[in-house]
Amino acid sequence: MDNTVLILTNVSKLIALLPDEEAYFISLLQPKAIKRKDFLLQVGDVCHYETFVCKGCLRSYYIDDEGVEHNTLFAVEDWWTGDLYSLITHNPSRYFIEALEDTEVLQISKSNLELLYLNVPKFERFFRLLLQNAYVAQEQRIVQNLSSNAEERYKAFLQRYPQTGQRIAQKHIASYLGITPEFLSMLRRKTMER
Amino acid sequence: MDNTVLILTNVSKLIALLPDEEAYFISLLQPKAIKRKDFLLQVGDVCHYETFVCKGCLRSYYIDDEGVEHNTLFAVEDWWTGDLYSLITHNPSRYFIEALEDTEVLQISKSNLELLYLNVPKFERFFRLLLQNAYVAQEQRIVQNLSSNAEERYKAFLQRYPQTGQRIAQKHIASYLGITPEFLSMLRRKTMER
DNA sequence: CGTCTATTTGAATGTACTCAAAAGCGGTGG
DNA sequence: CCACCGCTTTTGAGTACATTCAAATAGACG
Repeated sequence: MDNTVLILTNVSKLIALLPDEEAYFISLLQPKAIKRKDFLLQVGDVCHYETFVCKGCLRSYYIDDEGVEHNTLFAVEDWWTGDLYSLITHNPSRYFIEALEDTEVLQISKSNLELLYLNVPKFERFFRLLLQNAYVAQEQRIVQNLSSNAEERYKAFLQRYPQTGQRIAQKHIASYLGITPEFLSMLRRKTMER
Repeated sequence: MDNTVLILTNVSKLIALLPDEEAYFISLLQPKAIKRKDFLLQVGDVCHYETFVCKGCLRSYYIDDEGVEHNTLFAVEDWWTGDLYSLITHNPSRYFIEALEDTEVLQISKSNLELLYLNVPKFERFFRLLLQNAYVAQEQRIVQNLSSNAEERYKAFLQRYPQTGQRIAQKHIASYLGITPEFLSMLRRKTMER
């Protein structure tokens, strides 16, 4: 399936586009391929793009004062990613975005985004909804971290990202959940036994 | 100080308004007073307003499956609050918003917000920035919960909300941090001793 | 002043981490 | 095709962080 079809399908879930609006939107996008273990964004870079994943898998993470990595987000097919804070403020990012698999993305630059807003205002609505959804998802995550222990959070993760759970190394899932890989391994054994 | 001055000062931090735009904005607001222990929003209500706090203090919380309360946000003077998800989707809220002190707010209804967007488009920018800031703050909170223990999170909380820490009961701060009030009490004693 | 709620204190327990080592697994080169 | 290398996962022992439960103390408010 063509990558432009993927992104148009994604957009059409939130707004309806006319054929020429679709064509214009597509004309503003840049495709990019990222090899496994390569970076889409590194700490200190300014993020210039909103990124849509057509194929593959990206992880966003940061490194804390003690040098430990913490995954904040996984983006597989049909997900948007990037560093919104850096994109908006032009401040350097505090995140890395790394490809866990060979990955294909479509990107729209900040300047093209402004053009798009100007010429197809309903995209304002689209990206506002995208942000609202991201906000609500984050809220959910905070809420869950407050009320669940590691085992419950892992189960919830698997339920929410069923197929994804198989593609991502356990140590990365552990990092996302805020636990050590050793402890996650033990939890898995315990749930197997039941 | 007049409450309308407070909200205009708040808005002017992100967008510049002409006098008649200010007047129009003010005309769309509804003042409301909430007594200590009363609710601005309850679980099951649909949230119809964006709310700006002029005076007092509100806490947002939800109750988990085991009946335990978890604070998600405190809003004091010069803060916006509400349940964005419920406001946007018209779904019933899963949160309570309770006054911890006698509180005065200014509210704008969803329909007046649409009017405002239509007549003073720069408010689209204002509320988008508000959402972006809230998103980034949440991101920060997730990141910190992943990389810090309870003691570090408490210190960070005090640094970030210096005066606020004095106004809010410890059990509420503990709930916000995701720890028990007993444990927070012990942490405080330990830090005092140093 | 009395009552109600919040905070403190302590002991016992559970949850999760650290460190070290072994086992498993995938890729690469001979 | 197999042997080896590097990385991930598993296992276990010892420890640290945080909770539960119960009771005492302190504070706030009518």
